[in-house]
Amino acid sequence: MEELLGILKKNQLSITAGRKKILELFLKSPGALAHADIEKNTDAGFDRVTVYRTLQTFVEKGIIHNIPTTDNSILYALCKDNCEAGHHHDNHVHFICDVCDKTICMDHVSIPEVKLPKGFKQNQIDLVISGICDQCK
Amino acid sequence: MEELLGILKKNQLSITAGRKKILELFLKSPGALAHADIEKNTDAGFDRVTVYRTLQTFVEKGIIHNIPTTDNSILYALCKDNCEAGHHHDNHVHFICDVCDKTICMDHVSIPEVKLPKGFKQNQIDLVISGICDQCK
DNA sequence: AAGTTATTTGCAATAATGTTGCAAATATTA
DNA sequence: TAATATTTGCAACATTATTGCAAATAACTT
Repeated sequence: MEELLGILKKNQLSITAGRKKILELFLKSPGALAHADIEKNTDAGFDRVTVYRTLQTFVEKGIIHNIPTTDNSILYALCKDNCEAGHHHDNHVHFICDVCDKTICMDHVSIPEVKLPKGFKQNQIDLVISGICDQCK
Repeated sequence: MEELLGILKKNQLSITAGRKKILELFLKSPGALAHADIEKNTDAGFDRVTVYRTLQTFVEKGIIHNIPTTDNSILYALCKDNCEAGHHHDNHVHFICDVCDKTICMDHVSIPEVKLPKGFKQNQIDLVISGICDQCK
């Protein structure tokens, strides 16, 4: 709770019930969350629009980042690597389980360096592995 | 054209105008295509539903695979690495340009091996780098 | 080549997801 | 506590995706 408020304050965000609730969800969630998860879990009653806007704000501030997926959903996860607004550099691997469909941030598996051809400038890098997780095997 | 029919036949798919057109699009496209691109370029007149279903079929057969994105779109690209139905293993890097928004398959930049924790089994791996491409810099 | 069967397509309806403007409510500032 | 700035919820709308079913088309058989 302490941490929660700290994050919001550090990013100059007004402290509102919605932001607290959603951020709390991220803090206590082991993996990544889809928009749908968030709506479900905050069913206490926030408007869909509020969820959209809150997520957007969090991404802009660098509190969360989104993880690429191959279906047409967006996954969000807390930035644990000192991201700054507008400059994410979250360099751990994400694992999506084909069975339970959970997304796990593998904080300890980092992404190897990749050499790009001349002329290409790297901003963000995402490594997503899908397969079967240790729970489902 | 030869190649096109070969691909369809090899996968035991009926040869239809829609499938030919869409597959042709992939064959002559340098990078990945979003659903929207496909609808736009086949404006000759296919139903949206047909496009959805065709893409789904192609993915199932291992003709194309989808590339993860951080916005909520799905990108599709030809499988160039001998994918089989139900088992994609496309191991090159994808680059998404933040400026022109194009996705480029970096066929010559392969994804390094990644060691997963015990109990995790890898199926598909996707490495997506975003930044500025050589055209836009 | 024509008829039969199996597959695919398009339409229509429906669902799910994302966006915008604006007034009311809430948070911050002074 | 009042004034100001920000955020929320509602409503309407836009976009994107899914499903059932009849008509159209492709593949198969003889």
